Amino acid sequence: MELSPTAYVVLGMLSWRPMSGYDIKSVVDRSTRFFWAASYSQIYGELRALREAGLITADDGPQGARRRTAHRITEPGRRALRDWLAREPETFELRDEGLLKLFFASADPASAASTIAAKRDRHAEVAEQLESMAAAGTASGYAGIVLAYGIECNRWMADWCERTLTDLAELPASAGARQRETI
Amino acid sequence: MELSPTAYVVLGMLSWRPMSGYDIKSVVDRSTRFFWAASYSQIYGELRALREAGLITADDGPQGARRRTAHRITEPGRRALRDWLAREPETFELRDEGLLKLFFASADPASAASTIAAKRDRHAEVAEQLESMAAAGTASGYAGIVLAYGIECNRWMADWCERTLTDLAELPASAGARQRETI
DNA sequence: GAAGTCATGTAAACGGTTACATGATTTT
DNA sequence: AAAATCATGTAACCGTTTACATGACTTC
Repeated sequence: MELSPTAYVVLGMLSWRPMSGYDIKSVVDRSTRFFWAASYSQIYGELRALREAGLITADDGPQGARRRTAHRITEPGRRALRDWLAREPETFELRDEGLLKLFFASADPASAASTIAAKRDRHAEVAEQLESMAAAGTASGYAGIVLAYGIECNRWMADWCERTLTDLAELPASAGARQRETI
Repeated sequence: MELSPTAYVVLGMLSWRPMSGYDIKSVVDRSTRFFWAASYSQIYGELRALREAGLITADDGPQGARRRTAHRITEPGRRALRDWLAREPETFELRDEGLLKLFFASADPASAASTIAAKRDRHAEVAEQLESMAAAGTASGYAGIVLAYGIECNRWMADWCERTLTDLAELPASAGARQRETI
């Protein structure tokens, strides 16, 4: 019964408090999204799998009001979560189309600067978004530490772009960039 | 005829020189892998799609020796590559299981330090790997700039882990980490 | 002669996204 | 009355990985 990291996103949030699938999605979109996204289909799918594995229970709420299933973590669920936390993290994956375009920029050197600038703006925007979350003060404890990572990392990336942009402008028609690519 | 970024990995490499699918895979594994991975199945699939779209041609080499198809970019292929380079990068995706574990560490605070240490070691290892590539001097031009990004970024991440590890050790049984998580 | 590398592909499975479908409650 | 939000799911599709299959040439 191997669980995917996405299952642990769901299980981890239920370790805080009972939630509906909708709740989980909205919390994901304001937190783990930046380093581990999850869609409704995934969340509802994982909820079913976790229920079938006995790691969570589902109580359907009062049928008079809005239909709502409150999911609760079980003791075996907490154990599974702690076991996962104690194992070494495996997955680290990045898909950065901006770096890809910069990597191949020798096919159109004029595009390099705008690619870097777009990447810079994107990271700066994310950093601002995360900063306003930090200012709101909702993320505490470890979530707050990870939020700080997100802010600093995006700032670093935006800074790198800024630095590289000036470096590129200073060596005009760039010596390095004119070379043939050979790997 | 929308192409995926992975198709442009193939097209981009063929803009340097003619290559076999095997060649492309080995270059990917020593370069774009760190920000855009691709498997054999994907590469051979994209080669077929690009050939059918007329963006590359395939000449089967001498049949006496080892079977080998040399793929060459066509003029429409170069145009498609330049058009893609000129558009804003879209995809930026991260899947970091280490951050996920840190995020949920309140369910097992004892695991936090080893999670961070594992993440630090992983990034330091990648940085060293990339540094030895840089020392070998194969990556020039824009590929070299992206390589520098990889080195600096992984160094930054490893440093953040190191800093956070000492921060966590200094406030013993961490004030922040003991709080209930609320997002 | 065995192991390694060069070389090309297919099939099945998996993880994830997007679109679709539905309907109640709440806010404007 | 309309729009937004809460709420739960399914189906189709897409991108990617892993396993499998095959074979020739090269190096030890």
